Amino acid sequence: MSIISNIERYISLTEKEQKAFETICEKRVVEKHEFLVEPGQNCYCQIYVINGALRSYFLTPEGEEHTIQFALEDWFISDFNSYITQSPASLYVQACERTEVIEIGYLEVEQLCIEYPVFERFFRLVAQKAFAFSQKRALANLGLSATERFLEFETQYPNIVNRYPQYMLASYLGMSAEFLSKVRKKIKGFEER
Amino acid sequence: MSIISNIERYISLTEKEQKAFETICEKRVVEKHEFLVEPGQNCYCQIYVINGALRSYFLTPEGEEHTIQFALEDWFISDFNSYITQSPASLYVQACERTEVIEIGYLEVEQLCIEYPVFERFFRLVAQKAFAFSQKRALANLGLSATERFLEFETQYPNIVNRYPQYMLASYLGMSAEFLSKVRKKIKGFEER
DNA sequence: CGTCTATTTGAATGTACTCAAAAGCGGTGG
DNA sequence: CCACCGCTTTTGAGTACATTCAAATAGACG
Repeated sequence: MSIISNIERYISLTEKEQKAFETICEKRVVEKHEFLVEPGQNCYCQIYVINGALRSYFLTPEGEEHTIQFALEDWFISDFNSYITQSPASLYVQACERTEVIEIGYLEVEQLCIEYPVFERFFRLVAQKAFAFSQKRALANLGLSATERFLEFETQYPNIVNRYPQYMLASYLGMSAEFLSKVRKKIKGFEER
Repeated sequence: MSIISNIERYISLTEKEQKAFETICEKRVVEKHEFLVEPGQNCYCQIYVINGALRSYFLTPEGEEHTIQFALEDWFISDFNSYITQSPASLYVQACERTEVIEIGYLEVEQLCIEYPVFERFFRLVAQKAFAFSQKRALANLGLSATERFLEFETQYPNIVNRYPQYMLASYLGMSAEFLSKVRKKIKGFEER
């Protein structure tokens, strides 16, 4: 699915508006393990995944990774706090496979919104949806055990579970990689009866 | 601070736009313990706090409360997922003190955004900020111990800690009320040396 | 095939929870 | 104004869940 038809799930665009949007899109390919954003760095853009797999995470002072978000085909990802406040990033955005992306710069978006207010609407709807989603995640993680969190996540995002290494899933779900291994073993035991 | 001057921290409004916004504001007073939103109910609006204290929470099947958000003066609160998808709420929004609020209906907002696109921009910026905030919260809760979560929260929102009962703070921070009591006792012990 | 990274497994430890009981506090009515 | 009742907080003991560390195994990639 193209980024334009993705946008048109929220709003409809004239020919001219489509063209205007396309001019601010920067297509790019990143190899596995490569970074699109690094802490402190000046990459103020949102990233749209055409195909491949990205994730965002941060490092604690002790060196532990904490995954914030996964992004497969047709998802947006970035250090959003850094993006909207236009300040240095605190997250990494990293390719977990070879990935084709579109980068959309902050200044370009703001300019586009001024020229074509229809995009103001689009980015409002996207931000609202993202917020609702983020609240839902926070909610899902409160009051569930590690096993329940994993089961919930697996049924909602089976393709993510299959595509990312387990230690990343563990760091997203808020448990150690070792423990997730034990959780999955226990689940498998139940299924086999 | 009035709701209009609050809005004008993001965008500037003409006299006419201010009037238009004011016509969709519904002022209301709720008493302590009263609900503004209840699960399943048809109250599709965002709530702005003039003065007082609200919170949103949900109940697990086992009857445990989980606090999602606190709202003091000049904050917005609602079951946001329900608001944007226009579906029945799953959260309670409850007054923790006698509180003056302004209710802003979904349909009225959408209509206003069509007539005055400047509000499209306002609600985009608010949604983006809310999303960034929500991500920051998720991030803060990953990888911190219960004690660290409380200390972090206390330094960032001392007025919330003073104004809401402890069991609500505990249910926001993801720990039992008893354990928060023990955490605070231990912290006090350290401070007194 | 060898190296490096990721996963599995086990034992010991620790953090946070549950349950139960007591103490504190605030509001209400006599 | 005081006494009582209900709700919140505190405290302690026992328990469960999840972590850490270490070692062994499995898998991926050049």
